[in-house]
Amino acid sequence: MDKVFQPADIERKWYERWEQAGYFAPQGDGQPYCIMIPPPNVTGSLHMGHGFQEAIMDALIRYQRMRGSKTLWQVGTDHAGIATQMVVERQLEAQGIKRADLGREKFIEKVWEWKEQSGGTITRQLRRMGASTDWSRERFTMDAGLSNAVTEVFVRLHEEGLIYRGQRLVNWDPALHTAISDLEVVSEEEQGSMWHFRYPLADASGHLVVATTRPETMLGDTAVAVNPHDERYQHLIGKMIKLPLTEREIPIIADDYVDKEFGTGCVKITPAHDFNDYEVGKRHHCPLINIFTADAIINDNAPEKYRGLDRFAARKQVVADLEALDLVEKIEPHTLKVPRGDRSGVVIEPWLTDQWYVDAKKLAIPAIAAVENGDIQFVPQQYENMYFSWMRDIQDWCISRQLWWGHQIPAWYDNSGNIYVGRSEAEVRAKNNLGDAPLRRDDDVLDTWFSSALWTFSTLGWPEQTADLKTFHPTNVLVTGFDIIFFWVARMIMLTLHFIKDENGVPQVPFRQVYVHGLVRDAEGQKMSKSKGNVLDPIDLIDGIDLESLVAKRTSGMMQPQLAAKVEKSTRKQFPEGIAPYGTDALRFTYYSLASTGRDIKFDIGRIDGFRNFCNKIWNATRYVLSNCEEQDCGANGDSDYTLSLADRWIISALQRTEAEVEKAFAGYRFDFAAQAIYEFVWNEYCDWYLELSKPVLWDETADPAQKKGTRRTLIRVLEATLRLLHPLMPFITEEIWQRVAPLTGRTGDTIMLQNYPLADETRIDAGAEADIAWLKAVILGVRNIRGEMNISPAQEIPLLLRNGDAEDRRRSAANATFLKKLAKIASIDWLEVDAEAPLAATQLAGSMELLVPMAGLIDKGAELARLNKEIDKLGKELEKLEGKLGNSDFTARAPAEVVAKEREKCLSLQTALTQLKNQQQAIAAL
RNA sequence: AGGACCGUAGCUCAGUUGGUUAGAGCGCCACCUUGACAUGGUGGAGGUCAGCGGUUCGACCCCGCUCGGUCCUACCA
Repeated sequence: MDKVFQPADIERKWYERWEQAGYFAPQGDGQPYCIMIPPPNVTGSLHMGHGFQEAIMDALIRYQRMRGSKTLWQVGTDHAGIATQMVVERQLEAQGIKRADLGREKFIEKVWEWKEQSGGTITRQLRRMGASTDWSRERFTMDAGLSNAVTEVFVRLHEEGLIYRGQRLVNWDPALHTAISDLEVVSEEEQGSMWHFRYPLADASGHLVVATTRPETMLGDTAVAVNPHDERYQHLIGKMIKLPLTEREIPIIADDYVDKEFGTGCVKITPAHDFNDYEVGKRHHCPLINIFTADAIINDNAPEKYRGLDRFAARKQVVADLEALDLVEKIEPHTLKVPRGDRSGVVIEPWLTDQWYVDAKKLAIPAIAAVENGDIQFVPQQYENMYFSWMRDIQDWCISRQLWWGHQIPAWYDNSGNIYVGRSEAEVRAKNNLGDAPLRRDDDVLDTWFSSALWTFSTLGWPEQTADLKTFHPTNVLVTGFDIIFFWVARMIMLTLHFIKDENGVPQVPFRQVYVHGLVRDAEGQKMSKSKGNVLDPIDLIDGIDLESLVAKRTSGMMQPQLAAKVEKSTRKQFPEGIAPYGTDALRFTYYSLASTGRDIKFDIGRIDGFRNFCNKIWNATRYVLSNCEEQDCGANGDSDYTLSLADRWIISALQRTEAEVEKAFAGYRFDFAAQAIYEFVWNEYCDWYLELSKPVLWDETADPAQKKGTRRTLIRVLEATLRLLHPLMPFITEEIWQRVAPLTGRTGDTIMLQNYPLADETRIDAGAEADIAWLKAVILGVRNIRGEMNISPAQEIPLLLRNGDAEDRRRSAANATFLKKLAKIASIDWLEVDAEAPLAATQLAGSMELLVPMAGLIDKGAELARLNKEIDKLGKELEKLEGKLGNSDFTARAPAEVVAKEREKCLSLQTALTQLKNQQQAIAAL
């Protein structure tokens, strides 16, 4: 074995073997356990958030698989309608081709080509993460089976009246030419203006002042509203306004929507271009005048002068014209929230169109109940509030998109404008006796999230009642980010409850738990984004990347190329050496250690460094173990001709405790606890102490062969169990090492993946051994402390005197003399009688036993006094606090007896210790 | 406007029903190439747990307020 662990040498090898051997497929007849991967964009690539998410799912899956569950991790990808269509459109535009020139069919062909070409990237990257997904079942949201499920759901919901077509205001993206849902609109505060316009009364008796942030929409105004209780305007209600720049007269109406205190208390009402105005207009039967084309250009409903201007040009023109008419009262700077499309980035326009909707209010009722009654639990639980607040005020879901890439809506129109919904044109014709009358299919496609909402059951073969569906549905846990709780999680819950029933007809939830993880941010807590240039690619952390390549990668293909110089500078500063190859295991372990309670995580490159070192520690511990165990009898044949030493019994006991901790951590999705427990066991117990304790035994020519065998047996077996314990978190290094370690323990099997997971055995917890080792550690630490603080060279062997010990101390010191001598570099150990004259010595306490290292020639009096004073000071303060507490009669009277007793005991031992230290201090000071 | 979360060592974070000498990793200081590992070993320094008030015998933990930060939802034209 190399002296340093080289992850690159082993990872691909093991992954290929696992996949080829079919280890990722469900096996056995254990309890089913299933996780559905949140399908990544088929043409996308892996980012840190994916890496984190996959790492978590893979840990759960490997853990359950090793625990004997019939485990399925369903993998697949999403067609990502808008995102993918945009990418392909941009590529075509670069060649001077427009989507419209190509036509629908040809364009979709191009998208499929792009999917074939780039679709393998993310699945390759998933493999690099070690994800043990069942690739034989890989699905795509637009493959035949899933498309069939989409059609089925649409048709059935339509039959039930839960999908309908309606004309209303939608969020219209004028760049993408499609409606988008509320969730796809992001509103950010931006600097704008508030324009105050004078609207003259039709009878020329005066004017009202309206305030607006969108002057151009005044061309579509159909009323001015005031509050019904506003004294200032009561007399005007019902009168008419002569709308400037148009020839129209519009009424002054009264509506509670208007806030008397805000602005002038008069609101222009533009029902066709504002969601609030739309509602007001509906109440007062105001006409809707749509003044925009699909590109947000003024259309023919507006006065001729403005036609053909885009909305921003129209705004300027309207303001200029009103100014010319002296109708502008004032213009104030104003911050407002501007709605923009999350994909296109352009300002979204409320626009009147025909769209398809899902009646979400009805579907939400059982979906709310399922979380309320605990059928579905969120981890951490506080996300349930977020879920409830959204679901209880849910709006109907606009599911149609004016795109080409996606599931085309299964609806047909005849020439009279009748709508027919069905599984196919043939079905529609037959069912409605349409003969061969001309039918036109709806051009629109469905929101990508519509097919995603069916993911847990469409991937298992629904609408067929498949065996897989019966076995794996409901799935166990959904692992996801909070950012898509509304987009995805809520909709999955609604549609699954509606369509999937168990054999008794009871609605099934899609998953029993939702584990919500935080966002992965950069070391400064900033969101990772291409334009900030702070994106880390998990694959670069695994394989490493040199500085020049990293800079090139971060600055290429930027939406805003002017930022490139800045990105380059910060990259060179942060990674002067590029990024080292850390390997998948170190990256994964870093994720786990940071995955605490669903909070966002700041990913600091320094963290992964430490866990790369951890890999190396395991690697080298293995080298030590193998060098002592290979070609030796380690008890693989099951013979019992060995004896277990104190250290053996102790490390076995400690292993049980670690196993119990890890089990608890997994049950609570506390991957940080699991990682920490194993890390501590491996490094602080197994390596720091047990390996050191094994050396005096294994290197002693004269030692009892049964004892040596016991130690070898324990060394190798504890290591082997630890590898299994660690495997779900670090799959590659554990497999690599296990292959060499397992045979020495007598274990057989082709892979660690399918071995049983180590579970704590209570009967092997050995409190006696633990107490003895704790004593041993305390003594060694005491001596090391003296050595360290007194600056005694580590090479120098020193004598140790013991005083004031009880029978247990004497037994332990006798039994462990070899260990003490070796680990603390002690030349001799002798007991001092209590009344005997002690030589001048540096002192430490181990319980009530005093450790004395004679000072002759070794120790500096001043330094020892300082050390003693420091210790006396510390204990003194603590004692003072304790005595105060015990002197408080309220405490002794009211606190539980056992708490009081514990404090008394503590107080007593502190007093003794303090006395001993003070005596020693006097003795030294007296010299 | 409503709601959620957060504020613990220089940095990043743990701290599970209130009783611990408040912990870890990294960083820092000192010493050490000892036969698994310098991606290492040994020892050490470092915290008024944001602030104030309350409940309690006892508060990092429970309650209230204040300050600071993050996010979500809804938005006033």
